[in-house]
Amino acid sequence: MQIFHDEHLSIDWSAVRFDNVKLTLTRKEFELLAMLSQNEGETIPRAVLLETIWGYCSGTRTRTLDVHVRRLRRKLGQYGEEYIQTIFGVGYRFARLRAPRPLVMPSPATYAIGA
Amino acid sequence: MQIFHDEHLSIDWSAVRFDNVKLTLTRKEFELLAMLSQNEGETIPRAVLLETIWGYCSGTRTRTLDVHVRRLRRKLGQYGEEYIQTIFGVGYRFARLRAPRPLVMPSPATYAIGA
DNA sequence: GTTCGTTTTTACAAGATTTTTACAACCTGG
DNA sequence: CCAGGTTGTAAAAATCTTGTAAAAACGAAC
Repeated sequence: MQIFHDEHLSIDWSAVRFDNVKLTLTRKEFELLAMLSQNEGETIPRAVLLETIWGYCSGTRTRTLDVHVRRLRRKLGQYGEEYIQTIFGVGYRFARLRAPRPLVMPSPATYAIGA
Repeated sequence: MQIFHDEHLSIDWSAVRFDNVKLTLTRKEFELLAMLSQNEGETIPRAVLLETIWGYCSGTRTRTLDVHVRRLRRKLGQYGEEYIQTIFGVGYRFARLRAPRPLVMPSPATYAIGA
């Protein structure tokens, strides 16, 4: 059963792969990634993540979520910050990689490079 | 009847061979290897292994499974840990050896190694 | 720019889990 | 019964996961 898939990242209940390389996530890391990616594009408030995954009631003072986001981002490598975005003061959001648009040269070449 | 086969390992009900050398496994070792390899790629929880192979009911405190995994890994030699993987906090998983992908040199060789 | 609150980053420690070693009990065939 | 291999357990060592603390970096508002 698949949770999320795109060109680079594949998230299943059985495994997570980035460019076909399997990532070994811990239980909490996986829960976090699953919850975020299941709500692709939506910002999930910190309090919701902390309550759903950790069972912390709102108001608990902790940096646990942030550290887990960091560990997850690091395992996602180069695109960690693009997949898991910080919404300042609110929470985090999972976003599909922005497909790099091909470079199209205008013609005639009336633009300048470097100067 | 064959249970599992790949480039190095061959598991049949009658014999287990690694690189064409026959391994002598004990009954429990064989049951363990068979059950794991029959579910290649799937993580089998400790409780399931302990119940299926040993008949232990869930909750039994024992290290028996771990020790048998160790003995099995040792007999599988160099690749023991690659064939039988530990899924921390869950159980064990049998995995086919990761085929080393051939090194393809880009052309022309415009990249740098070491500097 | 300053200030205050938030997030990131690093390092550490506690607790849980797994690995490793050694040993004793148990079969089982002869 | 004996010898040899098999199986389970105990305990120490190693490893992994997780949460927290504290400093640094960052963001928004003034």
